[in-house]
Amino acid sequence: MLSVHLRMLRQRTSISVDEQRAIEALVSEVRNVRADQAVIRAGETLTFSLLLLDGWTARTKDLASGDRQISELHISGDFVDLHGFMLKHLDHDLRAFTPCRLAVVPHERLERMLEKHPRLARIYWFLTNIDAAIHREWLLSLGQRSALSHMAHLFCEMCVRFDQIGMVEDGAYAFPLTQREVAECLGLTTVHANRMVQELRRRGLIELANRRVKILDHPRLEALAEFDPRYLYFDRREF
Amino acid sequence: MLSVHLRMLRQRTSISVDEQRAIEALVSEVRNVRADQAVIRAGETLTFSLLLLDGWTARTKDLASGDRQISELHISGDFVDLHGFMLKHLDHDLRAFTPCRLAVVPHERLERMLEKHPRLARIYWFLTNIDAAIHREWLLSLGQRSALSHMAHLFCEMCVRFDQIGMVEDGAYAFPLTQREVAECLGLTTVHANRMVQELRRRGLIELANRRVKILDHPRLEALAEFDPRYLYFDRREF
DNA sequence: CGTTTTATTGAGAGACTTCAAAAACCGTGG
DNA sequence: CCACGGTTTTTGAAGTCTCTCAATAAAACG
Repeated sequence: MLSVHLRMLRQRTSISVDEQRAIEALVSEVRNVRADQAVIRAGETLTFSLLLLDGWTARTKDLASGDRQISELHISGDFVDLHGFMLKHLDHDLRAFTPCRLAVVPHERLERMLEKHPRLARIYWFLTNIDAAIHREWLLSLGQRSALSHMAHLFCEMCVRFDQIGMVEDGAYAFPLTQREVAECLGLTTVHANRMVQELRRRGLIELANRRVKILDHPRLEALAEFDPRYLYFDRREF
Repeated sequence: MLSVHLRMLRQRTSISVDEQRAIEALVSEVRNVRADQAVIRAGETLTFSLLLLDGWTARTKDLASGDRQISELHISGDFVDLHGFMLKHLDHDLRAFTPCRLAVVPHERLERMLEKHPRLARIYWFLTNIDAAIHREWLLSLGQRSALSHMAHLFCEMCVRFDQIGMVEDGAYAFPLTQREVAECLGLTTVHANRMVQELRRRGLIELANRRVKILDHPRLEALAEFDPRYLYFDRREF
């Protein structure tokens, strides 16, 4: 059940059988949610964290006008609201963009597990730092990259992240977001996001159809995006 | 020496004398840096973390063009690169905007301290989550707020944060950033940032001069910014 | 197949940028 | 105390990226 999550961890460091058992014992139940639903709402008191087994979720924040900003996208294997473990309520909503399977991890179990496995505590702390690093890269994108470069960057990021869990085939991966949702990631209007998609197509950089992207020219796309994956900290290491 | 940091922590939760001693024992030395210097560069291997005793620093990321984005501002008492403790190198630069005094905390000491004081471990993990929460609010600002509202938001955020450490007098606090640096926070050009400053002045919302801001009309400034301080998680609680 | 959602197109408007230069401010040295 | 060079703030005008509004086409869904 946690195979993708474990694979993700094992890309970064070694996980012993003992540790693996401890992680597997965290899950109290599995919850299914439909697409376009709020999984967790800002402010809600949290007594458990969620680990995404399957599907796409995102962190979203809204303005009074209804304008929405997506601050991070999550894919299978991501421990989506580890933040809630420390914060006890979130400053943002967690929304499902596709039908999702989520593992429920009671904070109590997480606490006991971290006491027994301080090394895992560090790894999970580390993972929350990765979220912050992703946020910073998105800040750079929103503040300084052009719309086109920013969109290119998004496709690059998701590509490496999917690649990490072995879900890129021939440069292509599942991409179920609508252009409206892409626009909400990039701080653009739907109309302009659409024009940027077309421009990336016109330049022969990507194909986007049937809820799938294919990157046709990695080097040029990455150059356009000024993409440097080091902010994802994929280098293997000890904890 | 760590009085501001301890005051910050004690706003959020109780810190025992024992814990206070453990925190104070972290510091191996104090380092002084001049204004406009890089304190830590992206990629540098880190064996210590820095705690800002006095001054202003910021996290910055640059594009090849030289365009710079500031992703977070730090004030006295902030544990500025706790992230580096887990990440071992940063994805961004840490720059001093004023002359700064920084406490050096070797990772070794931090590790031993966290083993002995698991409660402090949680508090510091929590603090890195706060950084992420601030990043998310800035993402919302960059993506969805107008330049004017965004700038108003920045002044609101710094006001509450300074207030937490008792450094707001009569609605006014130290604000040593140049308009260029403000522009780098907001993803704007200096020219436009200047026009927004003037607009805030014209509306009677702020005074900005001599490296100090004074907020003249909190309610209207916060309304303009749609400022809701909950993302800073200032509510007191147990760990 | 009709209904709803998503993608696409066009035209005009506006927020923010660019370039360029002037004015004000600041620290230093005479 | 004033002169001076450098930085920061301010102003103007023209340009552009992105938005708004509005409508059509295409795809998804029951």
